[in-house]
Amino acid sequence: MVGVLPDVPAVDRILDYLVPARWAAQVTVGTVVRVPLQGRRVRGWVVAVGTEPPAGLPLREVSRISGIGPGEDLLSLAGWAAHRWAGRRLTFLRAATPHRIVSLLPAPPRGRRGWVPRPDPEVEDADRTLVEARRLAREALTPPADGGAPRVTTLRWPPGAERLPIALAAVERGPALLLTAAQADAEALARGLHQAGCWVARHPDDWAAGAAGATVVGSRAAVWSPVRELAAVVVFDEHDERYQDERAPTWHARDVAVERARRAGVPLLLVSPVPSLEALAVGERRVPSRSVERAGWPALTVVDRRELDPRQGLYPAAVVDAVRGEGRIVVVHNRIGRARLLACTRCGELCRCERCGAAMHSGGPARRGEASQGGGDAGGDAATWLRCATDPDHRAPAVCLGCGATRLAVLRPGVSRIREELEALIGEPVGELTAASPAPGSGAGPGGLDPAADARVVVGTEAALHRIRRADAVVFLDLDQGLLGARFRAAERTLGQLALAARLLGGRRRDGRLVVATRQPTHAVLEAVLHADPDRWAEPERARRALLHLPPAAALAVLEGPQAAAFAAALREAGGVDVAGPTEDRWLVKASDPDRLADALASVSRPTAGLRIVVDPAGI
DNA sequence: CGGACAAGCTGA
DNA sequence: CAGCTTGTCCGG
Repeated sequence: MVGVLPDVPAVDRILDYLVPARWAAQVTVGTVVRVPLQGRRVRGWVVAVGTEPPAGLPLREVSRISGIGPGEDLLSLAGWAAHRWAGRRLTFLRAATPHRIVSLLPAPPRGRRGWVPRPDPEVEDADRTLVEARRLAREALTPPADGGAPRVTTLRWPPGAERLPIALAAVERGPALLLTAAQADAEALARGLHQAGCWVARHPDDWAAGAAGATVVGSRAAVWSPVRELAAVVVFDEHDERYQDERAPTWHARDVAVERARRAGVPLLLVSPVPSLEALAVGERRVPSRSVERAGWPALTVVDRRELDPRQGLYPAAVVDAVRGEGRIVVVHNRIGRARLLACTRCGELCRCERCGAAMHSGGPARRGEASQGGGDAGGDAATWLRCATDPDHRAPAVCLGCGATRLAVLRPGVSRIREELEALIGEPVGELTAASPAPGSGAGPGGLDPAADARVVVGTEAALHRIRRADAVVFLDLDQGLLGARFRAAERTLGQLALAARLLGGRRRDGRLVVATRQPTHAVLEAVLHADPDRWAEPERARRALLHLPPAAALAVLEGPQAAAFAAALREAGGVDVAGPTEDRWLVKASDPDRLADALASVSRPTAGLRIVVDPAGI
């Protein structure tokens, strides 16, 4: 008999089934099976093998063995993550399961292994940066001499510096798990490792290779990839927000990596040009030499907007100079906060409230008794409902009133106007790139050609920084809101954007120009970039977070939905955490650390629907 | 989730 | 009171 967790969110418990004798050898913990459930056949995972059937209960047989699934280690890690982020095991088991059925594991390709042998130490490297990368990474990944637990290291590594030597140092130890924030970075890393003779699996396509002993490279979800005989874990750009899932459970791949490495007893390296306070709290801090770090950041020009003629508006002389300069130019116009205007992509009609005529914008979760429809948390309300700007109770489905189309786009009048103004200023076409622009390779054009992104000068939101790989100048027209935003991570996020811009520009030697206009020219974030010294931000920020009891000095969760009030009350009753609210129908739960928070959230019985728990919320 | 079943509403 | 909708329960 085996215990099976069916892939049905509402079930979320282990059911017992018999395994026909002819299949018994194929079934282990983690095996993907199909089982009969209420007259249908559903997918499920074997989570226990060889348990004794309870007497008197007529058991049914497993219908089919589908294939190889996550091993016992990942199954157990999924249980840990479900507790940590107050979610379902199912979410994580799905992430740890191959997209296509895997029945057989491949053999290593001829001449390749998941790891590469340590190169000849006699080979002298001309580039000091490469030597330092290798030395720092090797030291961090070497087990401690006293035989204690393997280290967790937070390695600060500048944005313009090569990262392949760090990956190679990890792969020297054996099959490694290498995470990047963007899929494009994973591709580049995989190519580099392949050229170095390493057996590389790209997640999720090469799931089976990882299970067979290849080094696995991928973004967020790859932290759930199997890696046979895992020897080291590296998280590149660990500060990047893309490591966290926006939808509940809001798990963070960096935190999963920390736990996975701990359980596997392997070293973990958290790499970032601007390490998060979370990484600094969990890992031993290592930094490169001043000269290497300085060489890895571009020169920064800060334009003090307070001293400008107001008629110059967004285009002071230094900005105009940068935009008129040679080469590829990216102009970033940050809009902070939720977009105000929506328009139909088909007929262009603005979305207005039928009752009061005000603008409608995408609204949060349903209010007023909408919760009974279907129940559960499967359908994203935010995407399908609009809310009136003046009266939050005026709601409407996300459908165009003009033509009935359901594809709505966020209007970005700011970026379009700036594009026109820049064209007038420099006398050549300027491209426009926002999150709403068609993605490269999404069928918009042959060979991923993107007319907007291919213009020499491009204006856009933060999305532009993610789309473009190389630039000669990056100009932030107004960093004020980014530095002084209401959310407690606003400045941290802006520092991440500057690091990303710095990567497009390359190191100091490439002579790229990073220009920011602001009314806060001495802000710690700008000091950090100016001096290529992220501690100038991290130190005061750590003190501020400790003082205000914000992460990583505390752990937060937000409760939402019709059942949130009852849950918050029960949580207050149980004690051990602070429960504040409601503010706008949301409660804020605060605990001293993530474990206490998770324990408290799990100690209260949870309604099956109508409650959303967001652990480590990004938008507070 | 989706089927089973009970309780409630409606119309002849 | 059949025939239908809506709500609640539960899964091996």
